[in-house]
Amino acid sequence: MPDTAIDPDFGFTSDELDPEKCPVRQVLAQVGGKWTVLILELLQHGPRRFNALGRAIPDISKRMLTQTLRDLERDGLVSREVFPTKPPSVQYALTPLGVDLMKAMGGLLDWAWTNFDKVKTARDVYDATP
Amino acid sequence: MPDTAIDPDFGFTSDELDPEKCPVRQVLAQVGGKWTVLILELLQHGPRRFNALGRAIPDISKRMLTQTLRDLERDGLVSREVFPTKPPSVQYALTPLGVDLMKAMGGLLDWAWTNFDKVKTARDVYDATP
DNA sequence: CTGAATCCCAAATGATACTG
DNA sequence: CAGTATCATTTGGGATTCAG
Repeated sequence: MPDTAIDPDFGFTSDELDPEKCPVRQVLAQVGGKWTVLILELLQHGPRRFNALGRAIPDISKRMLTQTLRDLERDGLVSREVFPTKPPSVQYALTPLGVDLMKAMGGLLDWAWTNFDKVKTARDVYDATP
Repeated sequence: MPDTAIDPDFGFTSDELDPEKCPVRQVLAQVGGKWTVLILELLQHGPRRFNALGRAIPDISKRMLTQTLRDLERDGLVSREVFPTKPPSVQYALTPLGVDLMKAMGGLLDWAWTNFDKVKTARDVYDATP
C-alpha cells in the first residue's frame, strides 16, 4: 500500500505537499529570495554585466549579488558568459527558461503594482484596531 | 532637484527599486514566505479551520501557522471568523482580494508544476560539473 | 572588474510547554 | 480547539578583506 495518505479535509496526497517534492514550494523558495525577482526583472531589459546589476540595485551587496546570480544560473534561469578582456567582464542574461518564468510571473507582478495600495490600506486598518 | 536619480544602465528611477516603495518587493516579501502560498492554495478549496490547515501541511508548527495567518489577515488577503462554540472554532477564508491574488498567481503556479523538472535537471547538471 | 572567503549579526523558524 | 509564551536553532544577509 502506498504511503501517500490523502488528507481528509482536502483532496491532496501528502506527497504533493512534501517540501522536497512540491514544485510550488521549491520554486517559491528560490523566487521568494530577497533579490531574485529584482534581478530577473532587470535582465528582462537584456543582458547585463555584474556591476551594472549592482549599480541598478542600490542596496544589494556584492556577496548577495554573486550568490543570487549563482543560484539562478544553477537553476538554468540565467546564463553567465565570461569575456576574457582586461579587466575581465562577465555578462548575465535570461535563458529561454528564465524568459518563460518571467512571462509566467507577469500576472503576479501586475497584481502587485495595481493592488499593493489596497494591501497597505488593509495593514493600516488592521494596525489601527486595538 | 529630485533625488530620484535615473540609472544609466536601465530606465528605472531609484524610487522604483526603493525597498519601501517598490510594490513588487513588498508583495514578494509576503508571498515569498515559507508557508504563505501553501496556505492560500489550501484556502482556495473553501473556508477551513485552524487545525484543518495544520493537518494538511505536515511540517508546519502551530506557531508559524498562527503567524502566517495573522500576516495574511493583516494584509486583507484572508478573513478570520470566530464561532463561540465550545470548544471554540475559528474559520479562515480568502477575501475577494485574496481570491484575486491567487488568480494572478495562477501563471506562476502552473509554471512551477510544468517546469520544475527542467530546473531540477539544470541543478543536477550544474552540480555535476566541477 | 568580478568575484571568493571569512566573520558576524539579525531575522526566521522550530520545539516545547502552558492557557482560555 | 485555537492559540500564546518562551527558548533554542537555523538561516539569510551585511561588512570586510583578499585575489585573479
